Amino acid sequence: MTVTLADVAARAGVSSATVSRVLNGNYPVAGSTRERVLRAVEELEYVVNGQARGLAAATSDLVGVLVNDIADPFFGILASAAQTEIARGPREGVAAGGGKLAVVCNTGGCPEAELTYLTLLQRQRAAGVILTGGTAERTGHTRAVTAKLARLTADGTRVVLCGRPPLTVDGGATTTTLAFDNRGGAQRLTEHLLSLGHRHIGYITGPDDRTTTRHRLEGHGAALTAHGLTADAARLTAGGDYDRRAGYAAARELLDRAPELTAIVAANDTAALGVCAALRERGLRVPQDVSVAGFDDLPFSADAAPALTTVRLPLHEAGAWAGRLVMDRESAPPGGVATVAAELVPRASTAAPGAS
Amino acid sequence: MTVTLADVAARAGVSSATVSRVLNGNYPVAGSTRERVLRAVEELEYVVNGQARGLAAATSDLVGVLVNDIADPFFGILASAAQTEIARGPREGVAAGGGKLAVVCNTGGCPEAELTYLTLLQRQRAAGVILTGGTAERTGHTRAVTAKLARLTADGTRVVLCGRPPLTVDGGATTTTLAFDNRGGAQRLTEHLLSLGHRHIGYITGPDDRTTTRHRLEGHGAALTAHGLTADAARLTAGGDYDRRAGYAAARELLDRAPELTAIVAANDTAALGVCAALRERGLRVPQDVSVAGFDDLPFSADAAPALTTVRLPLHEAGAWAGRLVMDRESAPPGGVATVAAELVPRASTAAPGAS
DNA sequence: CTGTTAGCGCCTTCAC
DNA sequence: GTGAAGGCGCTAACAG
Repeated sequence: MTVTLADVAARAGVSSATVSRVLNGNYPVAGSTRERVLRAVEELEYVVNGQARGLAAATSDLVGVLVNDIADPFFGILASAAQTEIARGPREGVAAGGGKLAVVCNTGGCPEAELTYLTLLQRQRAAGVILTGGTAERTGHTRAVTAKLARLTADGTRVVLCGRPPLTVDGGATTTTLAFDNRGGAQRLTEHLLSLGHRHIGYITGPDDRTTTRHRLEGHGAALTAHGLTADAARLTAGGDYDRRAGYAAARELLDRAPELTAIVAANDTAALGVCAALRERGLRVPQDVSVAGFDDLPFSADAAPALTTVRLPLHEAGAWAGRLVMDRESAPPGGVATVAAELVPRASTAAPGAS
Repeated sequence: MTVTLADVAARAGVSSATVSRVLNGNYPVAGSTRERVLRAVEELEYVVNGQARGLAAATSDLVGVLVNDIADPFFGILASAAQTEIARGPREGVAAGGGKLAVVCNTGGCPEAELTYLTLLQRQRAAGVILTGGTAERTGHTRAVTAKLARLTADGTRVVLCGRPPLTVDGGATTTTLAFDNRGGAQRLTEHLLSLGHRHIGYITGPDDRTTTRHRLEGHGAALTAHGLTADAARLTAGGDYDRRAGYAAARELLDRAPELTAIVAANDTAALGVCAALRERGLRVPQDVSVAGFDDLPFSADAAPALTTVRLPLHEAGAWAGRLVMDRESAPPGGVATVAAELVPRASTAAPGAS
């Protein structure tokens, strides 16, 4: 039924080893035989069996890319950029077939799913794995992931972290990591609001136990502390999530609890949109009555009405970088860890309080 | 280095065949031996080699999901839903390990990339493939894809189309397809505008040669024709793409070319946001001065200001359905083809022309 | 430059 | 119920 190397070899009148050499091109083969082999491949529509090749050569064409939410453009952009680099391969373009197959796995932010996918990838002896976005901060889970990644690394799988803090595998070795400056970005954002004159600033967090959530909240807190505004912080903070509905619900809660607030910072842009919706519903204008800010600078943020003040993370660049790192096309940053800068992007959704 | 079946067998004091049987559970094994084997697996942290298993059993843990743009929530939602079903497996949950690994491949809407990924998947002897979204309408490409899919099917790979028209493989056989009613949805949308009293309706298309683009445009045209409004159609149509920038640019072009228009329909929601931006920039209010409508009903559309009138496609449901179909957990619809309904969702961005 | 010979790690008949 | 043996399709020494 299926055409094998041997079939091609028979048709070309050579040994299967020769066919293999032609196909992999890492061994000298006479021009004429090469021609004949390629012709046979054409005629038979032969396609290598990746599993057999992988088994024999102890390699794999797969690279895993784990994301928390594939429907969220934050991860979409990251994954898209990484995949392009992975498909590009060592040199040539996708068409050349030199690249690998990026497997985008959607964990849904669920720690168990994260581990399960890692095991699935381990089974396939994946060439590499990129873990993107924040991860759950539970000792059990962290330990399990660390162990799994150590195992993968030991088995030759390249591991890259992108958008989460570095993980120290036992012995002090560190996984290659592109950390995002969530803390610094959040701090600058809140400072921006403080400098505009806001003193009652609400904050809507991301999901619990997530590194990203914690870091952004810490940055916010640091800015407040620097201005001696910690007292009220807890009352002005509402638990949320990274989606619009959560932003909407948390904003309503915050408005009920602290009607005096003049600004709301959301853990990301998507939630910020929900905040805007809640404000509109209450007849509050942005930014005249309440300023709103997000985080990430996703494409739609510039187009929101009013345009959203946010913190820009160079997601495309970071994803591409992670892709090159996992493909070993670029050497790891010194110490294995690089921090991706987060840049404040002031737009129309923030203004001085009471400004009309 | 790596632990193999033989290692487990040795440790458990049984043959490798027995270990295999325990692991696959499709063969009677004594309770006590089973226990011993499982313990050995635990202690050795054994993980099956998917490649070897696949080679020996002529199966695969991979299912491909091709998308045009992974950074676009349209595909993100589709892929996410499909992946969940695929990971779920025949019965159990992801954790049970019964499911397969969904490989989300980003073609970027590029026909060559589509073929390349299909070949890559073919190499891995993928268990199934889901092709989502519109595809390029060029005879060469259609033929190539048809041939490739026929080949995959012949090799036992399950193929499902989701969001694109059915493909007739030679002999009249048809690939399992979930087609979206783009034409009908677009028609109802434009009829909605017509019934509000609009007579000068601009249209911004998606990328050229894409089935989705053509169908939506045809639906729009059909509605106009029914009202005898075809004359001006060409002048009121601008070429675009499925992103915001394209919507923005095309809207500006349209406004210059036909200042009399009172409504603009964009090929999808994302482009519609760009349209809104262009209108705001020109000091035109939505919907008082110009009505705007999109397509897809992506999550952010309900939250836009004003909330976007659009056509809802049940993306999550469709993706999940495709996932179950590719996993053979549900039988194909009669004739192999089902049409997913598109429902008009009137919101605040459309109103009667001149309404204040 | 090319053919021959072993496996890679697992599943699967076939005997026991 | 369990073991032994052969082979899945390919690559990688090893000879020539």
